[in-house]
Amino acid sequence: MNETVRKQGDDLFGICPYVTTQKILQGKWAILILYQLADGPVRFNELLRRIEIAQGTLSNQLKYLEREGLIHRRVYTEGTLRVEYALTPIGEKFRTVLQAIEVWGNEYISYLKTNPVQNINPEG
Amino acid sequence: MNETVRKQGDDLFGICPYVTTQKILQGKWAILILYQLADGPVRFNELLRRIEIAQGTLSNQLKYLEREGLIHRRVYTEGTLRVEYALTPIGEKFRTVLQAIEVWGNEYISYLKTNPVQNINPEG
DNA sequence: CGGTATCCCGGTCGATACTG
DNA sequence: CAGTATCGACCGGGATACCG
Repeated sequence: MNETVRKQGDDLFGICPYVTTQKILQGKWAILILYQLADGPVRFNELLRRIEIAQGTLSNQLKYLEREGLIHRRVYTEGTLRVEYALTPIGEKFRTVLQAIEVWGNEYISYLKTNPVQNINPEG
Repeated sequence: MNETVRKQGDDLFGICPYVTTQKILQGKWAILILYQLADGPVRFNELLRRIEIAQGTLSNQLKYLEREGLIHRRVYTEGTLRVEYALTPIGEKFRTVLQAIEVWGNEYISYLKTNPVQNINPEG
């Protein structure tokens, strides 16, 4: 890869894999939503139940992820209205990252237990 | 009035690997900084050169990552002042995630070339 | 060289209310 | 059920200036 990152990262979107991925994961809920969809389609209110998140925020994140091509939205109109979100092919490929995150995250959680985060309170 | 304000999802930090990792990666520059350190220690101004980032922002991110235990800071006082940042053991383990991100990021970049992002105008 | 301190802006997120 | 609309708080991050 290029060693010199030139500008505010944004111009490297679509060029540098790290900057590009960072942009996708920037939202507070992106990882969690993608993880929830990793095992199959999930409906809007089901996501709302599983993740503690404001409705508007969820709606925004879903629209964003859909626009970026990672998830897609399918509406079923038979009977009661039903909307399901699922991973797209490129979204499914993201599972590799999710798995790496899960593994490292658990290692880090173990690490935290033996290495408590340093106190922030300013002791005199 | 020193009530601890817990934001949504914070209660899963240290429990859910996804929430935990998300918190670490939240900063705009975290992934890029960790990537820069993946091949060995780097000095402050060298980071500043490689990533175009405001000095204060870099300083903050480095302090944050240090506090979270992913990187450590070593000061050399012989001759001119020199400060090197490097991955800690738990930080080194993060390379797995970085590799997954690189692979997926490149796949996603390829995807973008054949599937231009629909720039839905922000309903302005 | 390797930082702090400060100010300010814009975006994100959350709460609430409303809609088809 | 599955959203939209609106508003406001918070804070990350950029610019700039200064410090040891």
